[in-house]
Amino acid sequence: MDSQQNIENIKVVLHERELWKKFHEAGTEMIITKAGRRMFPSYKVKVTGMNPKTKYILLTDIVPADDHRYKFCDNKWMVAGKAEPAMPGRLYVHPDSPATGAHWMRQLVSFQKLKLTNNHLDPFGHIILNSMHKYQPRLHIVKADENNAFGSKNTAYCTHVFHETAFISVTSYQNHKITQLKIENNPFAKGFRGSEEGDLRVSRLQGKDYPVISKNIVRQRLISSHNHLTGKLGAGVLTGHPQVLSSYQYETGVPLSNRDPQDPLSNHLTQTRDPSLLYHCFKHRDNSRHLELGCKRPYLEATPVSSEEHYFRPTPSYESSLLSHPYCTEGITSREPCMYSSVDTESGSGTGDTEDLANSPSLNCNMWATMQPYPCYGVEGVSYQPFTAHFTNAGPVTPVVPHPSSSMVPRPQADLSVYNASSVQRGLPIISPSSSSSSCSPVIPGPRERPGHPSLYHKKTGSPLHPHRDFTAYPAQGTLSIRDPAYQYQVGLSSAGTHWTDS
DNA sequence: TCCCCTGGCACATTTGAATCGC
DNA sequence: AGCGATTCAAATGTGCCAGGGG
Repeated sequence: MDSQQNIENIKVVLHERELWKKFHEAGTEMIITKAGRRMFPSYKVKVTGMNPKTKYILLTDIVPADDHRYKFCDNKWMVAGKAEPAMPGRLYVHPDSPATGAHWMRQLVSFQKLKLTNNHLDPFGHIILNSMHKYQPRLHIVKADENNAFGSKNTAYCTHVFHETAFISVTSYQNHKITQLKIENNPFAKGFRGSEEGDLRVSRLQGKDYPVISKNIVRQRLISSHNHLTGKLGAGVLTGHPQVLSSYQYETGVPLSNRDPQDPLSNHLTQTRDPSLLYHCFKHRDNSRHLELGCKRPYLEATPVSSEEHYFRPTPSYESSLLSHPYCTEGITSREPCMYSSVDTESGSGTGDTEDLANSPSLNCNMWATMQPYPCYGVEGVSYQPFTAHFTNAGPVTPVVPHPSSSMVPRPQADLSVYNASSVQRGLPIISPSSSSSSCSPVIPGPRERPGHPSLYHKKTGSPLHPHRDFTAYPAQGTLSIRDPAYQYQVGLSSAGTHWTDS
């Protein structure tokens, strides 16, 4: 009841929306690298309307915006063919999760640590994307259940999609405008500004197709040439940063939209210039299983923050009360972002926008199932990749799970309740309970809770923290393996018909 | 030949340990 | 001894570029 109301009342505003719009209008591009690259602008939101005392889990995922592959021709993005098979979808759980509504509302919620990669075998838990494809980030707000997990029968959640955050993944920037916007706005790229900062812009303003070569560029070229002439230096050690991320893996494979199959990104961007926010809410009613997202681990940068003035440092004692619950950071004082993967046949979402949301008190949060603007995208058969988990200092996670039949049925909607450890273990997709309910009706067809298996993921309550517990990839008896520095789960995520079977 | 992708580079920012002073 | 401020080196995050591969 209150959870429902809370979810309904939650409002999310995209931070630095104007900046996002600038990129959006130029056709946002995000670099993806093997080691993982952050997004810029970073995904930050301001959340309001939460119940201050209720605990929520905030997570994001990035789903295909359509099923096309793009190429940059004639200074614009054009469809270049059909999209490649979707990468294993992964969820990025905000490191502060679960936290009270008061905590989330107190400060900006930042997902700036999220990284994108094109490494299909990425072991760090970064979100895997295909280059030259269009994607749409989404924010999910999930009400944590009594065990600080989600997926139980009363778990409610909603999804927010800001169209201006859509982007095309690239391995190197294609559009000079984007490059310049990045350089001008990203502090880390200051080195490319310099006094000749305006070179490119000036050249563009002067109507030149190609930018004036800046001194920086000349310098780099000289240096580079020199290096090549003097012989390749010894191969530098690639210092990978085993960013400790726990991950659940799921198959996304569902384009957010197919509405503009022939439109280059620019067109889409233009048409979505107005504030548009897809807003979906869903409440699990009869899904009596808990989703234990045991991805917690110390995260020194407890604050999902930047230097924004509205940011507050989290209290050291934050969440101490959760230490004895599943999906909580028992005894953890710092956190690490968590990546979850699962089979996601979803894409269900309604349309709306931030403002609309804010001004639409009547917006029904339980609309996910009925609002499916994004056509389903066949992901059936997409196999899981073995995913080495990285989950440092994660609390003991003992997934007590049912053994659902693992047939995956593409569905145009996400169902956060389908995390299932047993499937993880088997590397099989999970079928979630059919969360097709679009209202608050008390009865929603769904899987029955299996006796003795209240949660998909269940972190032993009150168990001491075992930072370096070692889990194997496919535990024999329903326990997930965690390996230092982090562990990841491969879980199925689907809202398709669930077929839970007792084993 | 073209289109992407990769790895290495320089530069800037961020982080965290060490140091210092009160 | 404890605390806060400062310093500094290492780690990390950027875009650029040449070269390589399909």
